[in-house]
Amino acid sequence: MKQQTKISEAVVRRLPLYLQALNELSRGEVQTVSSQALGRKLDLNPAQIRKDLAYFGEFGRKGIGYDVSYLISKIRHILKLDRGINVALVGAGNLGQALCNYNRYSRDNMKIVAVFDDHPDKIGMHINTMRVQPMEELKATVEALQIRIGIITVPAAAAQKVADQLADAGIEGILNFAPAILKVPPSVRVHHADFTTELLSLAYYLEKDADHDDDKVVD
Amino acid sequence: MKQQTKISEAVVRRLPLYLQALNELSRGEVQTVSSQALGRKLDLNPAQIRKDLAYFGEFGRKGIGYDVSYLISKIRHILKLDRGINVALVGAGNLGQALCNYNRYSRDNMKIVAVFDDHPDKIGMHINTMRVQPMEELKATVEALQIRIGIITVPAAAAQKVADQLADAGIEGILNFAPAILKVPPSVRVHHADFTTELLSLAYYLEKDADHDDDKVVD
DNA sequence: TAGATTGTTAATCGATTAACAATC
DNA sequence: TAGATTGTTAATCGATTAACAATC
Repeated sequence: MKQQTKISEAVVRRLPLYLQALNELSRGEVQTVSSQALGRKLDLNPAQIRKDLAYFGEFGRKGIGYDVSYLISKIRHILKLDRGINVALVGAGNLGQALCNYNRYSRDNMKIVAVFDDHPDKIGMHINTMRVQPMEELKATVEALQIRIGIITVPAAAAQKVADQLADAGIEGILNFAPAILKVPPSVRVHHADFTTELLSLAYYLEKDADHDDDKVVD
Repeated sequence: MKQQTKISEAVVRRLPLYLQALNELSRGEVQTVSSQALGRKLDLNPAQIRKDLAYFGEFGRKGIGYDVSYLISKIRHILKLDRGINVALVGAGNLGQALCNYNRYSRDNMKIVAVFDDHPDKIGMHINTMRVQPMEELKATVEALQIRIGIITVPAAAAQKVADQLADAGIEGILNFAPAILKVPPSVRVHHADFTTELLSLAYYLEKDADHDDDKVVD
């Protein structure tokens, strides 16, 4: 067991990717996978995959590769997904509702168990089996349900206030969908999930001219 | 004008961030901003900001800083957002509908102008003013509306097929929300927007024990 | 003029990839 | 045994940060 060396964020962010690919292989009844095969699947360098995994232990067998189920269980453990993790979502708008319904995370032991909103129109509404609660109930609910992660899907202008409230309620991590940089105490980790960044940067790579027929102009 | 040197992805991905912060400053009637002030706002090193911008030209004034409106117009130009860019969305589920409604991009000259789905239940449905169209109409609509970017919000299992169809229709960029690695021709650029990665990696940084009272156990 | 801040070069830091002995 | 593949060290590559002359 190493764990001493501080693991870089880049490595940690690849772990869920590995998990994803491995889950797929597992569903396909694949027993064993090499770093090369996994790399092909994920468009990643095999040496990088081996190195990433080696930070956490010796999970493979020389000449053979990695046992799929075993590696899944190891990565789940590393990501602390071997216990269920409860999540609260703040902001019951379109995006928030979509995330609540979209429950792909539950397979990975993460579950949105409470939804909050400030707006009277939203409070009391039902999403799945959850009742949208007012922000005043945040702290008590976080404590009662042992919620550890918060998702922010409110407009940018409200995001900082919500982050403060989540931090105050004792949340340990925030996934922020609002296009805003949040200031939080060091005990709280923030991950950014604002896809407008990805969408706008995509535009950079478009061909120069809006008109496709750049190099074959006729008239 | 440089542009010769290939700009790294990391740089390009920061441009929308700059744009975001600058737009905010602009709304606050701020005329001028220094790399230091911008860095504080975005939690970025000022030298990095200056270097990033310098790849594209000399936009600042020594001793003064950057003119906010001027820099906005420059970055918008670099990102090719000075012309409108039409976007198609495929997958009219919860997430897809949310993205259609959430029209924050239109401010940045990007607009979802068509929605597609394969499922009979969805086809013909209305989201905003858009009618959900069957996939058979994809190619014709992409050409008619000069759509250049596609957003994928279908389940992972269907994502590759949709990517193939988008590529075939002549799309230049894809924003993929499905947890799947897409294989596309080199003419198409794919950006990944699967937030489950961000959510799961957040778990890694939680305190070891699910029980908060780690260091103050009583019973 | 003095203070501030850019654009840019050089120094540092970190991450990715190649290579290979160990071994299944 | 021969072939495959790991774990790990060394080499490479690239990105970030520091420093500073130029100049508003």
